[in-house]
Order: sequence, then structure tokens, then C-alpha cells
Amino acid sequence: MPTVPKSYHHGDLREQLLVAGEQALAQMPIDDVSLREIARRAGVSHAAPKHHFATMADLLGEIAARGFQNFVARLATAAETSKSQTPENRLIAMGRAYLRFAEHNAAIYSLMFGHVSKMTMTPALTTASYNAWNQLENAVGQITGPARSVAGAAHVWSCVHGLSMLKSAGRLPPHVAIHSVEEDNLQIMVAGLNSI
Amino acid sequence: MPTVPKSYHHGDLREQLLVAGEQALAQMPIDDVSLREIARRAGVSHAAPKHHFATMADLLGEIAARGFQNFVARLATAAETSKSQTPENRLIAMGRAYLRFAEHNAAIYSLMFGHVSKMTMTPALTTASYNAWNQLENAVGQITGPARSVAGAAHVWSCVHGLSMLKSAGRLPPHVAIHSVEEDNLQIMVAGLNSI
DNA sequence: ATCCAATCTTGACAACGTAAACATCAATAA
DNA sequence: TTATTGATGTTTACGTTGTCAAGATTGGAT
Repeated sequence: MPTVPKSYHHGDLREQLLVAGEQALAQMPIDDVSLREIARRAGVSHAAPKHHFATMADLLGEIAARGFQNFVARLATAAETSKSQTPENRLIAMGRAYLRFAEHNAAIYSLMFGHVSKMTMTPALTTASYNAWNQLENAVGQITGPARSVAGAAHVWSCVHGLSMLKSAGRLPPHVAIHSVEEDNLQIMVAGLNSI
Repeated sequence: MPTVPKSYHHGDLREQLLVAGEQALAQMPIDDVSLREIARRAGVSHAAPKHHFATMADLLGEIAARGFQNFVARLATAAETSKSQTPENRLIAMGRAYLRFAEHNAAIYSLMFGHVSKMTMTPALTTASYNAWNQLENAVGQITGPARSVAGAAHVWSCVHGLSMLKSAGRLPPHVAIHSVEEDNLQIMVAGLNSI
């Protein structure tokens, strides 16, 4: 109801803090994102968040959990959209969605997978993370069969996650063309799955 | 000469700071490793490092550069040791060396590839990083041929780097057996390279 | 109408990275 | 041999951070 927060009591601070945090992560280097900066963006004193998140790691943990849910949803959409295609092409579509998410949500992605010590692992976060895994394992199992789906899923995840991280960390030499490397990566990956 | 540093002037502080930093990274969570903590370990006041490293990012940058040199040396040893084997097995040996380095030097590895914003990129660091790439690309090129060596190297690096990060971040579900997943990952990887 | 508990502000604390001012000493120049 | 100086320590200070505790404010139950 209080769409225009006016006065002392904010009414919607918890949600606003999450949004402010997501915006901050999208707009500034992750090391500059402080609890006080998030409070500032929410237009509230530096200690106000305490009443909604015991610690900053809790706030970031919930932001990461949201990120994971969003992430899982993207993968699901990609899987759904390519439902009629071959399992190989479906997996490639999911891989593309994965890489795109990592690129467009770099800071939150690095929270989810990289700076894990900055956040608290809530059960929701763990669950969302395993949901992502199961989704991948299902898609992979349709190529490799159930006996090899675990190994296959670990491999697929390693491929897309590794490339995402190398790219965002700037560890690929300047002469490699990112886009074609991404496509090649997915192709080689599927080829590997098909020959085991 | 001053093997036993005694007095006001330390004589070897620059080196000792690097060692203290490496030890700290090996012994405590990376977020607890502060410049002041490193100075403390070196038995020196918190501002002393200023005369040897303008900023903490410089100190960490040099630690990372050392890490990269060590890293490259490990890969080289693995390549040398398996010189007489097939290119496929040689690459797998290098992959194992890669995974072992990441496991045994987790904090420095995450400095090198993960927390990149914490350190300054010196030319030495960039060079060492590209050396690692070239080493990998050479080994891969002997399997794929030179025309596909860039795509292949990016794929191989993504595989081993991705698995290392997923493992250290605790993002693999608890029921996956790490060791067998590592071996499978390398096998699928090589199979993929062979079928392109 | 009154009280209460939730929620926000203010102020404090220790730890951090960095900078400036000061202390000490080894090596050079006289 | 002694004086000076530049390199390399220490101390002190500043602004920022996360967290905590104590007060202010207020919406909703009684």
C-alpha cells in the first residue's frame, strides 16, 4: 500500500533493501557495495537494515537466492523453448542461456559462485542451487543416459561456469574471439558427451 | 646476510611480507587476510609495507604473480614428465596437475582467477597468465591441430577451471564423488577434443 | 485513549587501508 | 673518523566499514 514511503516507518524496507542491493551490484564494482551504501540507496540510516537482516551476509545471501531462482527460471525457459529439438540442441540452448545470464548479471553471478564467503548459505539458496543442478542433469541424461548423467552434468557445468569466470576475470588472452569461443565450447562439450 | 633480523631496520621486509601474505592466505579465510594482518605476521608495524608496496593490491598482485609462476612450473613439469605418452594422456596429466594446484593453493588460486579486483595487474602477472595459456594451447594443438587449438584451449581451460571453482565454492551437490568426477571430466574433455 | 512492539535514528566501537610526520640507522662523502 | 643523507622503520591521524546498544517514533492491538 505505501507505494510512496513518506515517514519514519518505511513500510517496505526489507524489499527495498534487496532491490537497492541488486541495483548497487549492477552499477558498481562489487567491492564498493557496502551495507551502508545499500542503506544509503534505500534512503535510510546505516543501521536500519539490522532489523531485517541480522548481518550483511544475510542480505547478500538472499540476493543470491533470488539470483539463483532467476537463473533456474532462465534455464527452464530455454529448455521449454527448445523442447521439440534434439537433446543435443536443447542442451546447447541451455548453455547459451547460462552464458547469457552470467554475462548480464555478472556481479550477482559472482556472488552466487565466486564470492561465496560474502554471504550466508540459507536453505533456500542451497535448494535453488541444487534445482539448477537437477535441471542440468536431466538435460544431460537425455544424451548420455542415466548412468552417466552425474559425470556428464558435472562436465557441462564445469564448461559453462569455467568459461563464464575466465571471461569475466579477463583471463582469456585478448586475441581470442569470445563469441566464437563460446559456441565452440558448447559444440566440443556436446561432442564429448556423445562419445562416452 | 641478516638471517636473524634483529633491529629497527629489517633488511628483508619485502620478501618477508610476500611470504607472510602467502602463509596468511594458506591459513585463514581470504577475507580475513588484511594488510595489517600481514604486517603483524611479519612482525612489523601496520604502515611499514607502504615502503615496499604502495598499496595492498600491489602486494597481492605480486603474490598472485608468484602463484602464476609456480602454476606454470607445475604444468610444465607435468608436461615434461609425460613427454613420451600420447598427446591425449599428456593433456590429462596436465589437467590433473591443474586440479591439484587449485586444490592445494585454494586461496592463491582464487586470487589469480576469482578475486581479481583485489590485486593490481602487473605486466609480470599478465605475462605469467599468458604463459599458462600458451602452454595449454600447445598441448591441445597436438591433439586438435593448430587450426582448432585456440577453441580447444579455451575449452580445456574452461573445463578444469570450472570444476576447480565449483568444487571450492561448494556448488556441486553432496552426492557427487569429487575424484571420479574429476577423472570423468578430463576423459570427456579429451573425447570432445578428438571429435572436432 | 493508551500502551507496546516493531522499526527507524543516533552514536559508539574496533578494524581496515592509506597518508603524513617523525625516528632510526647504514652507507656514503668529507 | 665523523657528518649527512636517503632508505626504511614507527606513530599518529583520517575516513570508511560492519555491528551493536540506546533512544525516538509510530501503527495497531487493547
